[in-house]
Amino acid sequence: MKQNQPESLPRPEADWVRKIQKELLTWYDQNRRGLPWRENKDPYRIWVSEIMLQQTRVDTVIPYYEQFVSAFPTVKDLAEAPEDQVIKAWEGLGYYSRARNLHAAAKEVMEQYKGEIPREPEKISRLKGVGSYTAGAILSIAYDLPVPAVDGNVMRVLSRWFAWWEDISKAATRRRMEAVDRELIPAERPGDFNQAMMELGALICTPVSPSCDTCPVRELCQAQAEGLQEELPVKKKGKPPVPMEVTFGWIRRGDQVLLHRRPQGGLLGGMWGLPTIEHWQGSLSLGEALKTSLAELGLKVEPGSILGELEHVFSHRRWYVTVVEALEISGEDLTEDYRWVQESELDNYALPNVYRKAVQLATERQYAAGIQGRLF
DNA sequence: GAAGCGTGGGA
DNA sequence: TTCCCAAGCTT
Repeated sequence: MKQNQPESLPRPEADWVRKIQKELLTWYDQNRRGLPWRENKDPYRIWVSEIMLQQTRVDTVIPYYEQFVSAFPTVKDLAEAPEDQVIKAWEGLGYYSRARNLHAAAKEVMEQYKGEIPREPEKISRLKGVGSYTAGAILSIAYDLPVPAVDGNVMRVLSRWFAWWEDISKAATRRRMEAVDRELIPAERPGDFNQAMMELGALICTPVSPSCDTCPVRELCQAQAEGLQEELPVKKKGKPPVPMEVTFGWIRRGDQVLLHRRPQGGLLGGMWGLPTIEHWQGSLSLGEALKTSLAELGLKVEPGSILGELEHVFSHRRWYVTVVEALEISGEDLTEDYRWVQESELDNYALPNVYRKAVQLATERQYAAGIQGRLF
């Protein structure tokens, strides 16, 4: 069934383009979802929604969005907020560099652009966390500028409309699709047209079992005409997450617990969590690893019982976590990225979900009767 | 160009 | 259970 990739880009005819524009906008006017970021065209709100929606489902985003714009109603409020507060508002949403970049970009908008999100593609794209898609989305939706906003939905739709066999997981494919998409955008309603493309992808032209029966542009779709809608788009499969064994320390000093801030840049970079030791399966015993690791900090602990186990899957990593209880025996002043925290204060920290799960597990079981597994 | 970066939901 | 995601960006 596979076909050869066309060497050249699709060249839609003017008549075809007019039909697509008309049918798609008419359908959008009647079927658009009433989403909270569609209540007005405040560029700041559009911006926040687009960052949150990166690789994240609409249903997941909605409550975060409502709470975020309530806590930070304007770009000025966001820029002036402490970073801890911004990250806390992002807790559980994932891809936390998005929050850091958004915060930094808000500061830049205040300092460089007097609080107004720039209308120039070159300037808005320079903001941290704003790439090609997000720049196009903000400019077209908030400012009605005729620029492409090509996300996964749009690539899927275009791939089917033109029976395009290029791998949409490649960056080069997205750039080519932007070039074609640019020719489809109507001068009068660029923002609505871009949203209509995405809405079609979300509601009708879905990844599996697309609803071609009710598609407003099925007569204009080459994949539908050839029965190829289930074959397209072509997308290279990703690698499965690499399994890792990990130990979390639930280390107590009185009614305090030791937290650790993870190093910037990597997995959960800059986020607080329980002291964490990653090791390949079978490389070290849990207690030895924990004790050795903390000893390097000048902290002596006596490992106790295993409080429990949990599994957590990231995009590229699978953690098999063992939560180990330990009591501090003696310690000196720790570095800045370690902090003793009252158990009752843990809720004030922005903990990624994997650590939130571990804290819940530990607090439930630390007083449970019986030693499940003595380490020494 | 490819890899790294979270999470929860549905098939 | 396992897989594939869902309105991508950065390095």
